[in-house]
Amino acid sequence: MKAMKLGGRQLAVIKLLWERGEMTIAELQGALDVESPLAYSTVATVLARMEKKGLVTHRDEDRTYYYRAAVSQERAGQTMVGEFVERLFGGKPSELVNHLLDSDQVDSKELQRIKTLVQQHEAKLKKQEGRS
Amino acid sequence: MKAMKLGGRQLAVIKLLWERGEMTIAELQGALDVESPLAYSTVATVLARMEKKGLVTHRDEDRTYYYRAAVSQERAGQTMVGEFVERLFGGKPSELVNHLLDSDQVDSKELQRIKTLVQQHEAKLKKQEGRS
DNA sequence: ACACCTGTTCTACAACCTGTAGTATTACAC
DNA sequence: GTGTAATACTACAGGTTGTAGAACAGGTGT
Repeated sequence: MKAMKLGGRQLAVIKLLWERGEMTIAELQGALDVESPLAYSTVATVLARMEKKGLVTHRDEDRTYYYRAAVSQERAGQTMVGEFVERLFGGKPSELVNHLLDSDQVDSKELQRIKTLVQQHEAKLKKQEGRS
Repeated sequence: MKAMKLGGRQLAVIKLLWERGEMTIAELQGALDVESPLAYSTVATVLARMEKKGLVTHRDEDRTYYYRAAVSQERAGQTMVGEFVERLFGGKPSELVNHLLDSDQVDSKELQRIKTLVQQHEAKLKKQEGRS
């Protein structure tokens, strides 16, 4: 998977698809920017571009396209985080975490979650070592 | 500080400045792309643009500009990580960490570092709570 | 057959960012 | 006042996004 670069609109689209599974262009149009609505063709263009990049797919049912995400939220997250770490921190995840913790976005609740995640991962790594 | 978006070249420049402190255009030119050298004016343009964005500054000594980073590596890292978390994970750092850990970039050594960082941060938060 | 929906496709365009560099200008040295 | 070194100005191509108008296709009702 190559450089996954998403603009705000595309991100909004794929988040909706992750959340709702499958949507028509019209449904997406309705869900995006309820305040200042987008043209139908605008949404269609965004989707076509995303499909060219392999981010979404569609199936054709009675001349109506149903789009869904072609990459899972998990995979996409991993890929983007991976690229980010590589690009900014020379591939050192701990550097990312270091800056993350200093970024004032981590309250004690989030910290607890992070701690748990780290412990789980530790356990997982241990098990893998044991198996190898 | 607004959206800090850096291309590869600009990132290379600021990394050099972080590393070496202060450099002239010619020095930067020498340090960048040793294989296929850039034109002097190319480097100058990159720096001018970065200066307009507030990423670097220069001082003029005898008609020669000495550039240096205007944002610390720490601040820049925090800002970019912060934007990234906001944009992708709705401001939930633990989601970032979750995907990070699953991205196969975290070996046990990195994991240890991360664990330490988390513990340190925990201690810091505790102290703050105590003070408030 | 024809007009009308509805949904999709094609094409276009502006805004922006990046990378790259040629050329002009300035200022000092001799 | 001519050369030299440095910067400033201008330009341009290539890429991504966001946005949408206009054309096109396939049914439906009359």
